[in-house]
Amino acid sequence: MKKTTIKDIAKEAGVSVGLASMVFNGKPGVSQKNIEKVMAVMKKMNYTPNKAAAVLRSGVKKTIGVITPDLANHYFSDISRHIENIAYENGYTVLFGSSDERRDKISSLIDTFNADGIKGILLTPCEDCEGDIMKAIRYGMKVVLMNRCLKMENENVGTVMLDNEKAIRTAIDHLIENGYSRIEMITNNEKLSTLNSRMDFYKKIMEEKGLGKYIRINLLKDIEKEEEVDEIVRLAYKRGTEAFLIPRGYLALYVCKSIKKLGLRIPEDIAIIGCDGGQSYRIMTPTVSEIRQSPRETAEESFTMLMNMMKGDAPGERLLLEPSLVIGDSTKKII
Amino acid sequence: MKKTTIKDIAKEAGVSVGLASMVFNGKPGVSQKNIEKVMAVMKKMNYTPNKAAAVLRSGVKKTIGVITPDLANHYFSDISRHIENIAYENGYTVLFGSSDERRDKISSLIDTFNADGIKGILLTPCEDCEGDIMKAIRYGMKVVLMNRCLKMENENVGTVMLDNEKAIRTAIDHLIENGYSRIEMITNNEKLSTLNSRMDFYKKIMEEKGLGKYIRINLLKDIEKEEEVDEIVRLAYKRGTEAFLIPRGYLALYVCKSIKKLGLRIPEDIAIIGCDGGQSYRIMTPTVSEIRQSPRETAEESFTMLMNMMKGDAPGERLLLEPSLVIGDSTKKII
DNA sequence: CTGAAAGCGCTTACAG
DNA sequence: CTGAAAGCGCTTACAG
Repeated sequence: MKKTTIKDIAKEAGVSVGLASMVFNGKPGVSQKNIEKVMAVMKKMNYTPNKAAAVLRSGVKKTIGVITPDLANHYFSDISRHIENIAYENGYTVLFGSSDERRDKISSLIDTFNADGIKGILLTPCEDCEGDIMKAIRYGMKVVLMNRCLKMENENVGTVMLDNEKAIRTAIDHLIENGYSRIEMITNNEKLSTLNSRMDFYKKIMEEKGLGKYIRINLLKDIEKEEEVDEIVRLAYKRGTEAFLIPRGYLALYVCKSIKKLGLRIPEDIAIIGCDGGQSYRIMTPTVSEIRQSPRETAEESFTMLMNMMKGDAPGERLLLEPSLVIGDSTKKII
Repeated sequence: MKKTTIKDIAKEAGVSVGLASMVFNGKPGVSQKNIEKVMAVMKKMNYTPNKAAAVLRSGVKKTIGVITPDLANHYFSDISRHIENIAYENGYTVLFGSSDERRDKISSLIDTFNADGIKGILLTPCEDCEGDIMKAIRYGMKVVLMNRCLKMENENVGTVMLDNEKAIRTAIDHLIENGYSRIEMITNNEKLSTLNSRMDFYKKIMEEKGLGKYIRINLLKDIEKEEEVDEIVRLAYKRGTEAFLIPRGYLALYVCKSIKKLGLRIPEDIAIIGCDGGQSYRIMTPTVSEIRQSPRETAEESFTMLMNMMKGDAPGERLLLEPSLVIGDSTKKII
């Protein structure tokens, strides 16, 4: 079966191909009579414009690229799903890619997207990938950074991330309110902007609250080593630590496991508050309290900002999202 | 910045554009010298071919569509991630879409994919979507069904799914071996091919083992209602049930919660074996045993089958995957 | 083994 | 408000 082209439609409708094209694309300045005529023929012949040709000619593609560290990670698949929803609603298709926190993957994904004619990207950057973002800019792309920021200023780059200061403050306030003051942090030493700023704010806010003497950040070297977590928990309990603030989602799960393994109770012996654990926190016993950056909000705000940058030519902004506190049993007040 | 084109590469390398094109596409009959020359220039100028132009001219698009019920579901995001990996390795890009188990979404996703010129789809079907698959076939697409089958025979449709009989047999054997024989099933009443066949095999195999008198399938009406699960567990325990076989991944998590809520122990009071829980089963206390359909294998086999159908013109096959048993603490032998 | 040229199906200035 | 024509960047016969 030969494919129907715009020529066939134009001939059948008795108009020029240019006119037909304008009708498909809803351009202004076409008489109502012609619109109807063309649309009727289009429907009758079951015609769908060849996108490849349109893209090639116009250079405009209603497709965006999304890069997260890992599509299989529940937090990022959550965001991805929301992006998918919004994009389809707006007539956009989405290309997803995972970076595994590696610059080379981000770089090659940007090349792939570029070859595909993509002009807008939503991306969770990894460490030191400023140069790769600049490459995207050179390709003429607009970029919105999700969840993490980068040390760069460019009007073609926007950022949508959590207000980390407010997030950490909310967590500490909540703990103090429920009677915990000897609050330590457990994290690993990936050099992510989010982690760094959360560590800084933890220190700052603990000082502010007059809890400076309890400040302690337990740095995990190898996240895979259960024994390392066990050891940190054991020593912390011994020195009288009352609560752990854990700025990495899955890490809180491991800490829970270690606490239970040591025969200790949550929160009676040690309380826990994590970040962005979602469903996984809710199925734990006890359920885990958390500070949350809404995946839906992240997706919506990022997409909207990207659209404004691509279509309205707005400069990229820096948007801080409000954290939300989800209270579980792991930080219950002990009477 | 003006985009680099094949012309620039050809000029820089001192060859014709046709020759350059042949090099990019690995066509035979180009001298080694020229291959190297062109590749070097290509790398130097950081060139990526414009896909829209290639697609337009050749009519061949290296993009496939993937439809799962929900990208945010950990099992499907796992599969999606593996598909992403394999596809990129093979020079394919992937468009993802979620169906929410709804026919209309599958149907409109197929239309979207069609307008994008996609000729191959990997899809986890929902109930009664045979007609939508047929539409895809009419568009000239090849389809591989993942995880679930459909009541249809068509050479353009392949299926990659778990060997459910073997899976259920493995689960029951494992339970019996560890001393559990009063085995009941808990599931919900979605009309999915997978669930139906798992229920049938549960009955069949229990009979085979001479355990027919213990057969009981507890059907959940509303998965959201915790009380319903609580009640099922309570009654089952009362009547002496020793183990639950749960053919839906997340459901096992709820059952665990109910068991704990009733003050019972796993597996001492009631053992549990689930399906495809992955990470979520591993962070539970106790860890949950499971029967698993490998997401990686599913992704690889589906992709390979689709490629064979699209390129080699092979007919769609029906491939049954081997289940694997992951032993956790929830089915430990009680001494 | 290599090069010059046609053309894929659109969109978009441009002229009327 | 409408039509004829150029050209987006490739791939692919075709001639040499």
